[in-house]
Amino acid sequence: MSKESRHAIRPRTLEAILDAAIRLFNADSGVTMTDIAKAAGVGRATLHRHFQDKDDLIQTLSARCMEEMNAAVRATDIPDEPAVKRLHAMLKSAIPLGDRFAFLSFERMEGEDLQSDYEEQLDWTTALIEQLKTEQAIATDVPTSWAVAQVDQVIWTAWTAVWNSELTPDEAANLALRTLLNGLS
Amino acid sequence: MSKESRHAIRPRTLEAILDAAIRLFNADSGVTMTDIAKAAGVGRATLHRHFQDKDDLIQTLSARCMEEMNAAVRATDIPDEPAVKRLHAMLKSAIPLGDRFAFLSFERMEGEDLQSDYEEQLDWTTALIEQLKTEQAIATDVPTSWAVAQVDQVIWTAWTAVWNSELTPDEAANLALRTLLNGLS
DNA sequence: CTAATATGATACATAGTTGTCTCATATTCT
DNA sequence: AGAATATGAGACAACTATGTATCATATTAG
Repeated sequence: MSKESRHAIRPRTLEAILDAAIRLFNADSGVTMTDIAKAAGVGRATLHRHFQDKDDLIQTLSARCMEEMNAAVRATDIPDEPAVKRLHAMLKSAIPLGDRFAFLSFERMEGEDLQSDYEEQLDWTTALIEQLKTEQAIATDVPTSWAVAQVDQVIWTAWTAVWNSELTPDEAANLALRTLLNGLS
Repeated sequence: MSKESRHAIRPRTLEAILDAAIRLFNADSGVTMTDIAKAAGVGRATLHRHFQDKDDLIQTLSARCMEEMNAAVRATDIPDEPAVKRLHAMLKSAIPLGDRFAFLSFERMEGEDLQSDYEEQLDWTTALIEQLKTEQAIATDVPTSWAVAQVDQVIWTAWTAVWNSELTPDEAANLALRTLLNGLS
């Protein structure tokens, strides 16, 4: 959003645009600016007023999603709790944000900030896995990278199940926790 | 491939096109016919000679990938073996076909044949899960749809790990099997 | 070798998307 | 109420991807 010097954006306009964009991109990657404008109930010119590029919009959206995920995870980060409890808390708050998660895996990450935010997220999960190992909640001979990948994937699977109305968010989080702890032991 | 009545296609030309298309689509969904032609080392006109549409190309490609996956899975389908062994055999042959698997999840499935091929695949996995339950290899209170989703996801995770040179195909298959059996128990 | 034909290169028309600009209207702020 | 300004609608140009047609060349088959 590099054009905000020329025009302020109204909060509900911004939200409508970003919400619509997330929704559309999650359904189909070949989304046009016109599609987004229509879905947001906003004039097409308004998009170009506030976003220099389509890339600019995507990057803004990526940053937003990444921040929401990071914030949700950080909120569960209570150092004194055992790792299993922290994992469960993380799953419970991350799974409902599956659309944000999905967006981040669909679009390529450009920009230094975004990249470092992603690495922070990765480091956080890696640290959690290692703590789970020291607490003997999971096996030490499982490669950490495998465990981290499993955590990411299970969030995605859980969100999909919730999305398909096969599970409630809590059921999904419980199943995800159980699948991870057993699966990596 | 509805235009083959007018022009025969040379086998190596077809293979070059399909290989390039799979490779490019797996890296980025916004692939143009020009990109595919260049990557295949083939004239752009040749693509339009043999594929009525871009959709036609994608559909042909989807069908090809689906067939390869089905064939690989069917080859492991030895009814007399225990379900655990069949699962392991399936993982070992499916994981190296991760690019085919990826293509199928990226592109929307159109066409009746493709849809029924997909359902056949889904039914196969569902049956395997239920057999694993009767053999008490996994817990019966785990929703079958969750287990099926886990199988699909773990193939993807395993392939990614192999792709990143973090694991060998055999290591990945073993880890995948272990993760599934423990995770769903 | 020779005929048939699949391919490559190029030019071309078409359609869709992007991005800019302008002006009237609606919204917000004082 | 009145001023400032964000928005919507539309016209516009530039660019890109798609798809067609043609002809010379390379490949294959008989």
